[in-house]
Amino acid sequence: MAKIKNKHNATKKEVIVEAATRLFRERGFKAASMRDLAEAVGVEAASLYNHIQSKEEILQEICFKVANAFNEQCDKVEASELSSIGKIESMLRFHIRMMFDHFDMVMVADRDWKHLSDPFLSNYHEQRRAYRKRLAGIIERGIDNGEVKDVDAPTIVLIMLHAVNGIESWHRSKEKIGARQLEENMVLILIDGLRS
Amino acid sequence: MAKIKNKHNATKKEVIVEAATRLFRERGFKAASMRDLAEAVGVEAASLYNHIQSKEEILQEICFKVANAFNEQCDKVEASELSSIGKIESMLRFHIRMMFDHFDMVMVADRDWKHLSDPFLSNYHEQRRAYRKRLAGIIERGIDNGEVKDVDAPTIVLIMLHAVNGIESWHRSKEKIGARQLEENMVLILIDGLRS
DNA sequence: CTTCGCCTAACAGCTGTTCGTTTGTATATT
DNA sequence: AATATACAAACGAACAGCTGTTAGGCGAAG
Repeated sequence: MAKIKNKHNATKKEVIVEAATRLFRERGFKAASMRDLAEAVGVEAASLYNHIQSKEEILQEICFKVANAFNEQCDKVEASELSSIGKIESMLRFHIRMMFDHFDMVMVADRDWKHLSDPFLSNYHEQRRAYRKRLAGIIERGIDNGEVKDVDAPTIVLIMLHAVNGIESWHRSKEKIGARQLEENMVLILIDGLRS
Repeated sequence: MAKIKNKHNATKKEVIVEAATRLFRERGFKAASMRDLAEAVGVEAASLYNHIQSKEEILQEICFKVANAFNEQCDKVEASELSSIGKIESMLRFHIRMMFDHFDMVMVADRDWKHLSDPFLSNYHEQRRAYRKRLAGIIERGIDNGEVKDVDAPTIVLIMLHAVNGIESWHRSKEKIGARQLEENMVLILIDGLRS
């Protein structure tokens, strides 16, 4: 009987979700099968169901873990004493670091959340909307006090959030510059273009 | 017998590809079934195969149509007499307009090209790589002649290409600014952050 | 009368998931 | 120390449903 290898005292469910996260990122949620996942974990497909309830439950776990991380960071930054530009830069850096440190998780949540089904789908959708509104709020306060160029705030949010996804391509390319350097470049371009 | 509706003298294959483009964008290539597509076209699934050879052929059509459009525009811009910044801005505007005018097509190509299979997969992959290298080349020439801030050129390409994808979110929320205005805002932020 | 395009029926293979059973291991009892 | 008990976790087989695709027939258009 093949047992799920359980390194660094993680729940077996956590091991499954971790493997699923990589698999979902590589092939997409819909294209990755439970039998693929089982093989990646070293077990038969049926055995997975001793630890999880459904394929979608895994996706839920991934999506809301990511959503919570961003919301919590937003709480901290909003409560901080930073300038408006400082707050924006801080959130930008957090997004970049999340892409570095939890690449698969963030990509799956961002690309495959639409495959959630309905209490969770609308919940996630709403959280997404609310999060972007919070970011836009920070920017608008920056515009009001003259720190930030007078540009449509929601547009800035869109640019920032999606620009960070470029790290995906960086993640694959071979001739990469360092992570730290990439972060500085991104901040330089995006934040400098914002200053008034 | 339900016939494929053939408005403005388009090939029936073109009608199918057009419907598929929208469907693939909404649900994702893998999740959209041939029976879904057939229903969208108003026909039975088997009948589609009188006009197309396979599901993947549709995806190929979409992906390479988009790739060609960008390559051709890049030809024009490279051959033009614009300044480096002018060339970059011109390409950026083209990307933005493509997102407005051929939203579904561009999104599908960008998100689902990985589901191509192998002569086409490597071909597309290589074209993508080459295209980004061309853009990076334009930017590097701008850095050399002092027009552009000295930042890693491939990073700028990543930011620009992905930032434009933000239009997806704009596309859904209808309570927003006009297309023209969005374009100007994007150009303002991205290009102004680039000038040295 | 031929050709085209649609239909129904069916295919083999894969999908997520459930079932009942067997195995392995940790603990309690002799 | 050996044995019995209990429970978690693995398994193979099977499910109903969906996947892309093919075959063959039938009606309409040229």
